Amino acid sequence: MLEKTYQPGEIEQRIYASWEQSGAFAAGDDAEKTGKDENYCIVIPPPNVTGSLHMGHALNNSLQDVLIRFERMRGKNVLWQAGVDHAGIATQMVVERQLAEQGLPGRRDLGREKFLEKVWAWKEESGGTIVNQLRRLGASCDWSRERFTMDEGLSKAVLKVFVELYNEGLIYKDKRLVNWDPKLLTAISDLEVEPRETNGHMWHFKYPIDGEDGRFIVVATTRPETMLGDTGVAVHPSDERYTDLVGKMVRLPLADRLIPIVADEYPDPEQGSGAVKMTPAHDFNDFEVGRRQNLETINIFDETAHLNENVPKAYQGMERFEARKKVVADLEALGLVEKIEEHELTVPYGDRSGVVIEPWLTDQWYVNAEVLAKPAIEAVQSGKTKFVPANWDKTYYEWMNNIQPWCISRQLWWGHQIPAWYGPDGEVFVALDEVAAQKQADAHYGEVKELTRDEDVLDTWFSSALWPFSTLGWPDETPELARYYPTTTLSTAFDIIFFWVARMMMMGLHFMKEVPFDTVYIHALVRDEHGKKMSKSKGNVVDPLGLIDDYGADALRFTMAAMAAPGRDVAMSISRVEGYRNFATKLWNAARFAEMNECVGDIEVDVTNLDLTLNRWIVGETELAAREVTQAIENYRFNDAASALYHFIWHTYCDWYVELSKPVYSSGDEAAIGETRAVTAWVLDEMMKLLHPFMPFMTEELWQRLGEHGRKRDSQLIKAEWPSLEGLVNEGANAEVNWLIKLISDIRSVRAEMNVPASAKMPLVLVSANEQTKGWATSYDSTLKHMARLEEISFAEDVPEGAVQLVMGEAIAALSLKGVIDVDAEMARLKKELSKVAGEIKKLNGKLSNEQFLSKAPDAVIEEQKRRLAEETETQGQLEAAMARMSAL
RNA sequence: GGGACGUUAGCUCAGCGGGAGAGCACUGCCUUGACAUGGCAGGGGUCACUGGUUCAAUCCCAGUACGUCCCA
Repeated sequence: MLEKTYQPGEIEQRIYASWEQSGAFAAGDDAEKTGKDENYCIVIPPPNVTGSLHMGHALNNSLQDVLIRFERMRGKNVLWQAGVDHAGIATQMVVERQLAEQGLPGRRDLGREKFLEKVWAWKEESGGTIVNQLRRLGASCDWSRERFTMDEGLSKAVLKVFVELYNEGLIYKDKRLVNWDPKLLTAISDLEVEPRETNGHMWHFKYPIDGEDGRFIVVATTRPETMLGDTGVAVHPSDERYTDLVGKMVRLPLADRLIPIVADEYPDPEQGSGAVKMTPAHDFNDFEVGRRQNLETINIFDETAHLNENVPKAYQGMERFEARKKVVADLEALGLVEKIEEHELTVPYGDRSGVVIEPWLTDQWYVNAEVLAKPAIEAVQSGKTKFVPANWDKTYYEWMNNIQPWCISRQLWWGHQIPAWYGPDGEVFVALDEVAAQKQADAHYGEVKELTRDEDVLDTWFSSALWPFSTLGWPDETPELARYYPTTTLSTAFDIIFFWVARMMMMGLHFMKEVPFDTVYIHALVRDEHGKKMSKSKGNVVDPLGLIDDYGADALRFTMAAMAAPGRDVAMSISRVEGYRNFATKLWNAARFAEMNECVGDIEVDVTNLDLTLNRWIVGETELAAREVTQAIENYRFNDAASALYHFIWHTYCDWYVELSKPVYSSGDEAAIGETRAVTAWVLDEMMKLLHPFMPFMTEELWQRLGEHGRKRDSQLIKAEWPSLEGLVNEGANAEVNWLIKLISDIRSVRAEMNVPASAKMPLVLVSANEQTKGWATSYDSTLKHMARLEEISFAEDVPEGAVQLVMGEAIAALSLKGVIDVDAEMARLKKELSKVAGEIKKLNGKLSNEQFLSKAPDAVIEEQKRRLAEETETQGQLEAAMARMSAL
């Protein structure tokens, strides 16, 4: 016997273990069984090894698991490729912080080798956290194939890609400005920079013109400290205010250097004074101008953003913001500050370190992304890869068309060390390993010279860009690679389109000559219940694991699916999770009802050939629900699938089918009881299959528990065949049951409105009913009595006095409420209904008497309007008659 | 500055050319042998605004207002 409520905590772990034990997640398992040869593959967006499960993971992995379980049940050859990302900076920071907390020597004291040992040790110990959290969510990844971006195979792929791109000239070394993180002491990519709106100042400085005493040119800046590195002042060539100054020199205050005034298109004459100071070593725009105008580049910062030896002694060694204060103060003292304005500006911060990023001139490795982007753009244009929702392709094009060189080197230790070796003269040798590099060097130098390896490692996204093929075995030609590449679907958030999707497209097309996936499904961002972004500082972060503890993984998953409407963010509210937990309980209890009524066990039933209308109706409804759910999942309409399931299970099956079937069990009609038991069990089984991708734990548990009583299950539910139902919809049965439902609902409404106590039973008289209606009323006699709380049902040609009259098509359902009835209230009720009907009739008549409508609207629409008009007119007549009788009282 | 998206019930959101929907919240009644994590009934909306297209507009188009996000 099932317990009264579903207890997820006890069950989830056991069920998950049983799936792992049976090998249900293993790639290709089902295809061997079914003989089908259609592949379906998703590579998981590898979570950071340092990570723990947050709402974004919960959403994305719930949806992926829905797809995977669905396709697995459909018998496809399914692989959900699992794995974890090494997350260069994040992981190195975690371990460094730990060393500091434990009072151990820092990274640099420890040395590279020892430090990396520590990181690996940490990874072995804590790196599996998120993977186990994914298990709690119910994710059915093939864990036997779990990969790590730093494991041997993937590292081999990384080296090969680097060497090949280098040899093709698509990877090169360059001295450029990078986004330098002065806390983490590494370059970071544009994407890792987080621009923040900040209230700052605009300082206007007067720079003296050399040789023209008392004449100044005014420049404005938001970063006064950089003036120590100024190597020019630029004005627009068309700016007549400065025409005579172009070519002259400015004596740079404080630094006491002469710098030229140049004409360049960059300055905007409308902005400020129209003259701009140029610091090519510390500003991206100035760098470009500097290149064009042959300005000097003077680097004034060291790697920690302290002023270096290129500035006057007084400033050397100062921290950048201290230096700013001193520069302003010193210029003020010289009377060279014209004005200071409040100014809102965007300041770049490192998304990992949280400190202000410094544009800094360094040698770094770059990928020529522009070349790789071309085929990647074409692949989306030609539809080889589709975005869902489709409008995300605009975001993709936008970025791809303006793509910048991708800086791939990072001044870290944790990651794939760049396979580049340098000779004593700085000559570079790029090779798969040191031996090969040495060979190249020997050939180059004609003698053996000692090489030193590049210290830097690659951006983490460099290795994750290879994920769709490196995890399948590339560069080896494995059966998995042949079978599953290109993968089918990639599911991710929009903010990762640039970081990851675009780069996978580029690398996939370059090395595999095919797109990495057919479809990119972009899911929404999970926000709090008021649509605000979740953040630790706001304190509105919801922990998915807490929700799993409180409501069960199934409730959380169903919530995620129900809220995953395409193109919208997800407002996460706990009351929704609670609601779907209640939904799970509802189904659990429906199963409990089935169990109590022996609707389980050794029953075979041919659902295409049933006697009871009720049963013919529900199997038809099941078919419709199955179709709706199937189509919705196929189209990534997870919310539609969820609401179809919710509505069918709760409002169709529980509210009506189960309730309408109760009188059957007490009817004594063994044949009817037998059929109803069988159909109840059958529908329950179909519902569990349809719901399984969304609520895998509870449905699996029910599947097994209900299977204990009779006919053994052929398999676990996870491996059951997805319903494909046809030919079960029966219009006649639908008409009959819909009539029954309407009659019961109408009677209940009237009872509630008239304040008839639930315990009071009353007689029902069906007036001027036709033979069909009479037949229905007779066959559902006990059902009607039970569900509408009726005493007796009879037929008559006249409406009894003092009765409430309900219009049921051609007939009037009259409820005798002698003494109870409030004539005025009843008249008001009828009047209200009549005016509603009259309004409808007016609208329909208006349409149907419109020549334009009749000539231009499609026939089906016209027919529909005519049918509705006839229906409403009949109701109108009935209501008018009812009112006439009432007013005669 | 460039781009994307949104505005529908108190809240969170579906729907998107021909009858305004869901969940939660709210109101009333009900412990009826599956379920009070429940049942039954109910109230609640000029579908942001202004024009246009159409026989027909919440839905398509244009503009306005407000809001959110991305890129510079």
